[in-house]
Amino acid sequence: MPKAKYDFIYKDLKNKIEAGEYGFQELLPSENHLILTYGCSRNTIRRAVSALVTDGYVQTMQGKGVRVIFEPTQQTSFTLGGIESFKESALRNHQTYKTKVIYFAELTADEKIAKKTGFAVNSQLYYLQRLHYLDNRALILNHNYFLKDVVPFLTPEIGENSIYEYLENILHVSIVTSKRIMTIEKMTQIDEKYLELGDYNCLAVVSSQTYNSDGIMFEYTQSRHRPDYFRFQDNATRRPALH
Amino acid sequence: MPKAKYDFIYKDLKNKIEAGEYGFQELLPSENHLILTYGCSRNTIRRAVSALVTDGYVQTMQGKGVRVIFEPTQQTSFTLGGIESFKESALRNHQTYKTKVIYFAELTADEKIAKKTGFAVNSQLYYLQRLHYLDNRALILNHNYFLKDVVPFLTPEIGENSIYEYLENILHVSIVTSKRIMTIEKMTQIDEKYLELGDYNCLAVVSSQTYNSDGIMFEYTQSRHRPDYFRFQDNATRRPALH
DNA sequence: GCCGATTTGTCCGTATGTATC
DNA sequence: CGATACATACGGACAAATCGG
Repeated sequence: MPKAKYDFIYKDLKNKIEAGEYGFQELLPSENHLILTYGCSRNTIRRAVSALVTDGYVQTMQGKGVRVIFEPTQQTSFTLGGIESFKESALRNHQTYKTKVIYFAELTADEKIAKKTGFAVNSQLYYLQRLHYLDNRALILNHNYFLKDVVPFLTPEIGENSIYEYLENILHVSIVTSKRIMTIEKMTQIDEKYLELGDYNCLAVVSSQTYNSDGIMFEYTQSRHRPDYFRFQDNATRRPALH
Repeated sequence: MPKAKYDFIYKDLKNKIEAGEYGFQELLPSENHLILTYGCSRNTIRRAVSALVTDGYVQTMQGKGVRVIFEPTQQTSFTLGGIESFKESALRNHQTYKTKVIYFAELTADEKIAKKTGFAVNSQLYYLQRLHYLDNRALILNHNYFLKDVVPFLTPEIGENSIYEYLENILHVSIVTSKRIMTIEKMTQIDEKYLELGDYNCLAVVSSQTYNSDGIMFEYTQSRHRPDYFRFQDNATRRPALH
């Protein structure tokens, strides 16, 4: 399915690692070997391996080889970094999901909103509050701001489904970059009203700015997560991760 | 200082973006132009630009150019993702820091510890509890586990300074990959004793496994952060980020 | 709408350096 | 020391997307 060769090889190696064909702490076949296996150039192999490195699947060692550092048992599902919609991650984990729009409005960004979201003052925006349910539990309360120029004709009905599907399939807006900041905040009255927080008095807040393929920021979202279901995974590589 | 050409170009472009020489929403010079500027091959330019993409500084657009999406005003300091020691980030932000070792022990991993940390059962470990102060406020309580095989002769004195400096400069252990998971947990009695949590009843917990250049996991750390000072930044790129 | 110029994306082959064994 | 393995760099070819005439 992937048309790019390096992407095919990347996915193929990834599958084999996940299946245990290349086990934890083992070495991958050498580059020269992989070149013969896949019938491609060295650059293409290196690109595929490089992607595995940034995913935290393997680690390259000059002069030695490429070591698998992926443990199938350690892996948990849910947010793995990368950009993924709520619907996508729910489906991937075989959970039932539902989204409810609890507020829908059109507004013009004033100073305060501009500063908070990063949109220019006087930008025309849609503002939604959406509640995300997983297996019938209200887990996430989203405050979404969308730039009308890029996302026209937004409705509560679209909000109930997946806005990302609307963007990609109908508007053909492709999402490229997302800058996120995670913090912890005290709960507000709105949080308390809609999320079952138990005896927690704070929650995880993920603020994100999303850019389309023209490099235009068209979305600002603040995601407020029920703390006991919040989990964020991340792989960091020191300095030159081959880039 | 950087000996690799692509790294020099990467840093040079990055500096110019941060200085505003290439402003927000502007396009970088085309690849062909940069080739002439830096006197190198196209691959080398593309590698440098690729690194800027993963850093969230620019976004490439096929047929159009490379757009700068870095806003100097929006940038805040502190954790930017990547691996950085407490001392490094404190220094970078011109803050005073101090580390206090409140517990130091050697132990052998039992079933429970093995499961929690990811070390093998019967691994010989050092276990430290360390308290990190920034500007005289206790912000982070760390539970560190180090594999003795890789980190021998660890002492409380070294723990008071930077363990990472000891690793890199004395033992010549280079840190390559770190897998992190962020969650929110209720505070414990130990947290309450050492961190000033105000009226928060929970805190940010970052659990990380760190690998050395041989692909051996030698550190498991659980970092417990005072919530009002916790902040984690991240850039996500959808699918092929050039990899 | 077509065409050519520009710009980024993919892929190949080769040469040389550095680290490991 | 030689063989092996990854790292860096160069050059060239063609594809795909964009833009202007």
